[in-house]
This record gives sequence, C-alpha cells and structure tokens, in this order.
Amino acid sequence: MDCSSWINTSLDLNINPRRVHRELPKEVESKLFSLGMPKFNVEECWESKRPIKDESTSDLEEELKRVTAENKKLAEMLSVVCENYNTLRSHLMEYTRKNGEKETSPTSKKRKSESSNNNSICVMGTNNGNSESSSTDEESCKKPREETMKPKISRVYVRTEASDTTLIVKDGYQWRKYGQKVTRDNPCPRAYFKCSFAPSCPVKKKVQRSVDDQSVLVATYEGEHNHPQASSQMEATSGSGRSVTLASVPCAAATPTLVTLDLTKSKGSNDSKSTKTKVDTPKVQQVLVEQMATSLTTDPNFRAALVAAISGRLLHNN
DNA sequence: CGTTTTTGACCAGCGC
DNA sequence: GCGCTGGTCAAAAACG
Repeated sequence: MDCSSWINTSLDLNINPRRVHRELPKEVESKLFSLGMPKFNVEECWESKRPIKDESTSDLEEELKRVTAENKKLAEMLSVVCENYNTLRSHLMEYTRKNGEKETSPTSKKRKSESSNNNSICVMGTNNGNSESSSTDEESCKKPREETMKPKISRVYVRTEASDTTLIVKDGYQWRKYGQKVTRDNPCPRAYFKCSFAPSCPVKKKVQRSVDDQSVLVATYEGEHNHPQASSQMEATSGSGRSVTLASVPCAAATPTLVTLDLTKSKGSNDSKSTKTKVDTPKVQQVLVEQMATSLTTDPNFRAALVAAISGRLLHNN
C-alpha cells in the first residue's frame, strides 16, 4: 500500500520569499545544479519585486503573520492526517477481524488454543519481483493461562526462489538460529531464531516454508524488539537480497497493521539501503516524512523558497 | 579465537 | 501414564 495514496502529502505551502537578493549568484546556482536541482529562473519565484534591503518592521510583522498562518495550516493538516490514519486503522482492524473469523485453522491437533484477539501482522514480500497479496492468520500465545504475558505475534510472508533452501528472512534485525525442527503438518523444516542484536531482546522468530507454496517463507515473530533496528546497511549489502521490514505496531491497543512491501529492488543491488522502509509506527511516520520530503522537493514553490533561503544565507555571510 | 550454525537430546503441554 | 509433538538447550562443527 502506497502511503501517498492515502494521504495527500503535498503541503501546498504558501511560499513567499521576500528578503533575499533577487539575483541568484552564479556560484549558488551552479552548486544547486550540481546537487541535482534543475536550473530555473529565480526571478519567476518572486511574487513581489520589492527591493530586499529595506527590511522594515512591517515586513517582519507581515512575515511573522505569514509564518503563523502557515503553521496553523500545517497543524490543521496534521490533524487531518491523524484523523485519516485512525480511520484507516479502524477499517483495517475490522477487516482483519472479519478475516480472522473466516480463517479457522484446519489443523485441529494444535496444542495451543487459538486466540482471536492476538496481534497478527502480515507482510507478503517478494524478492523476485512478484508482489503477492497479504493475508491474515491467527497465532496463539504459548500458554493461554498467561494471558497477561501475551507476546506480540506477527506473521510475515516472503516469496523466495523455490530452489533457495535457506530459511533466512532479512528484516533488518540480527538473528541467531538456535534450533530447527521438522513439524508434523509441514515436511519442510522450521527454523527457530532469537534476536542476537541485544542480549535482553525477547523477540523470537520462526521461519518455515508454506505448505501450499514452497516458494513462500512464513516468518512468525513473537514479542517486540526493545532496541532500534540493528543495521539496515548490513542487510542492504548482504548477499541474498531478500529483505523484509517487519511491521510492528507498539501502541497499547496493539492494532494489527497490514503492510505490503515491494522488495523487488533489493535483489542484486545495494539500492535497498536507500529504499529501505520502516513500518513501525515511527516507521510509518518516517514513510510519511519521506513522502512529504519528496513532495516538498518536487514542489517548485518549495524549491524556489530553498534557493532563496540558500542564496540569502550566502549573501548574508558575505 | 569469537561467533554462528547444526543437530541430537531433552523438556513440557496436550490428548487419549 | 504414555506417546506425540513443538520448542529449547547445548555440545560440536563450521565459519570468518
């Protein structure tokens, strides 16, 4: 799901630069050009062609008013964004709940009772270019009696090469394998991992190939990381190119979140370093921030303002 | 030499 | 109590 489709991140800022020199020094212009910003006529960006050097109090007051209004506008937009996010989240919760009711596990011999209120976050990733749809499943906690100790459980689906026999799911964290077992309902072995980045981190991961589609790895995460993501750089440069970032929502309501990541670019390139997506709540925020940043950098008004600000700064220093 | 992986043994929960 | 099964432990091997 592309965040930009939910929320219009175009800030539509009312940029009205005034206090910088109208003529952009060639030096600045060339520097901006070298930074990948196309050369454009700064003159066009001026709304008014007032002389810059007579900064009066009224100018400052006007500027202050403008900034205040802009701030207010941004605050309103933020509240709208939050509102939209909450609405989407509640819709998603409802959807996953309905799915959960439909999908009752056919394997009646499960040792542990299934719990429908548990968290379930599913990501269907791919490393060979085929994006798959996401699905929801239920996962029980180990001991129904220990309801207060329910670990946060999420499931991640990763498409891999069918010939790829490794049970490695790159998710940005560092894992240590501590066991492997062939389970009854699946001829493919299940691998058990512990988070090895922080010794105190309680998160565990189980990885097993799907019974239905052996090219799909099913990674089940238990618990929440109590540390930041280990090293995205390491993951980005590692060999397999399989990379999934776990969606984990740490809010108290433990809202299930459905995230599908396009991992097609990670294979065989180091581009994933720059495209790595964080989908934790802070990660969602980061995605939004990135979207906004993209929106800003592609906005000619913002570019004009940036050029004006930089040139003004340089002139000020001179 | 330190870290990670492998793999058989062991343990605990559950159904009969 | 016994057997089955999933999960974990820990010693040995492999790896960098």
